[in-house]
Amino acid sequence: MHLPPLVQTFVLHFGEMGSRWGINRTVGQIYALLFVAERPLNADEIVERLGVSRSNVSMGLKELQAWNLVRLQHVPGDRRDYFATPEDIWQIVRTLVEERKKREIDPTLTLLRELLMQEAGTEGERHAQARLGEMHDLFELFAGWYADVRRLETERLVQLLTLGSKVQKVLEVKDRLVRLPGRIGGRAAKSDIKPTD
Amino acid sequence: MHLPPLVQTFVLHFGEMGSRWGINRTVGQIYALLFVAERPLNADEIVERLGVSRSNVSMGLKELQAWNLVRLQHVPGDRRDYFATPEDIWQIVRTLVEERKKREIDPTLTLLRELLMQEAGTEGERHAQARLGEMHDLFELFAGWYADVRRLETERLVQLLTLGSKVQKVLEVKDRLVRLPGRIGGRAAKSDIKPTD
DNA sequence: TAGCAATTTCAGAAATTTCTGAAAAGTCGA
DNA sequence: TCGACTTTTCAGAAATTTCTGAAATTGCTA
Repeated sequence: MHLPPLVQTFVLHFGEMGSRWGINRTVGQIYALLFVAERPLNADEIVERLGVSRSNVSMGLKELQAWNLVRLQHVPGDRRDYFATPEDIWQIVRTLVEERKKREIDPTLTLLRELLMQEAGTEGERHAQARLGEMHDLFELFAGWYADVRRLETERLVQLLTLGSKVQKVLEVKDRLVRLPGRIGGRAAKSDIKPTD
Repeated sequence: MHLPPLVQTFVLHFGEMGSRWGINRTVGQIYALLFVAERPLNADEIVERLGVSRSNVSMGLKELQAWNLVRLQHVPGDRRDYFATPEDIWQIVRTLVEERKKREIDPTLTLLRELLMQEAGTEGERHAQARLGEMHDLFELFAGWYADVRRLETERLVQLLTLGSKVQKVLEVKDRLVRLPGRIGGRAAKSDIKPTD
C-alpha cells in the first residue's frame, strides 16, 4: 500500500470501521480511497494503491455499486472502467439511508407483519404477540422516517437533522399556528404508538 | 431449541439479522427471547430454550449488558441472576442510538478531527483534506442529531420521527412566526455545511 | 473455611467470512 | 474471427469470528 500518510490513515481507518458498518475491510478501503481521490480510478490503480488482489477489488467494486455508493465512469480513449464516489455528500446520505432501510428494517417489518397475522395458541404466545406488535409499530415509524429522508431535498434534510432537540419549540410554534383559521400545518399525524414514559 | 412456533420464528430471525446489526447470532437470539418473555429469565433457562452452551449465553448476556439492552434482576429467595429487557421500547431506541453513536460515529469523528489538524504536503493531500472536511461536518451533524434524540422525551421523539418529510411545512410555519415580534423560535442554527443540490 | 451453586474465563474447535490465483467470459479493433 | 486487453467468477486458502467444554473464580452459608 503506497499512499500519502494522511490518506493511508484514513483508508485504514475506514477499512477497520467497515465491519461495524456492515461492509468488509477491502470494501471500506476502496470506498475511502475513491472518496478522497482527485479523479476517478480504475481497478488496477486501486489494486496498486491498496495492495490487494485484483479479484478482491473487482468484488468490492461490485458490492459498492450494489449499494449505489460508487459511480462507473469512462475516460475517452481508455476502455477500462473508472470509478468515483458521487461528489455530493448528501446524495451519499440518502443512498445509505435507503440501503439501510432495505437491509436492516424491511425484512424484519415483513416478518413481524406475518407473525402478527398468526393465531396465538398459548398465553405465552399471546403475550409475545403483544410485544411484537409494539416492535412492529416502532419499525413502521422508522421505515417511514427513512423513506421521508430519502425524498427530502438537501436543504430540508439539513434542517431536519439540525432540528433535533429543538423539535419541541418548533412544534409548539406549529401547534399554535395550526389552531388559527386557515390551517397551514396540515392534519395531525395518526399515531397508534402510545408513549409510556 | 424448544419454543412455541411463533416465538421460535422470531428468535431465529433476530439471530440472522444480528450480523446486519453488528451483533452475533446468539446475542440476537438471547435478546429476542428476553424481549418476548413474560418474565425475567435466568441463564440456564436461556440455555435450555435456545440450545446453546452455557458459556455462550454468559458471554452474550455480558455483551447485551455492555450495550445496556438488558437489565439484571433478582428474584427473592433465588440467588441466580435473572435478565429482562426494559419494557419501554422507547428507552431501547435511546439506548441503541447512543450506542451506535459511540461505536459508529465518534471514533471516525475523532480521527477526522486529527487528520484535519495535520499539515497537507502535496496537492493530493490538500484535496483529500478538503474532502475529509466535508465528511467531518456531516459526521458532526449526525453526532448532534443522535445526541439530541437521546435527550428527547418519548412524546417528542415520536413527533420528531413522525415529522419526516413534513419538516418542510412545519419549518415554513416556524419561519413565518419567528419573524414576528417576540421571537419564539430561538436563534437560527449555524450551518457550515453548504447544500450542493 | 469447606462445600456447593452460579458465573466467568479462556484455549482451542467449529463455523463463517474474506481473500487470492487461476481460469473463464466479455469486449473491442483489426 | 482472431488476439489483446479487461473484467468476472469461483474453488479453495487464509483470516477472523463464534462457540464450546473444562477449569477457574466468585460468592454464599453452614
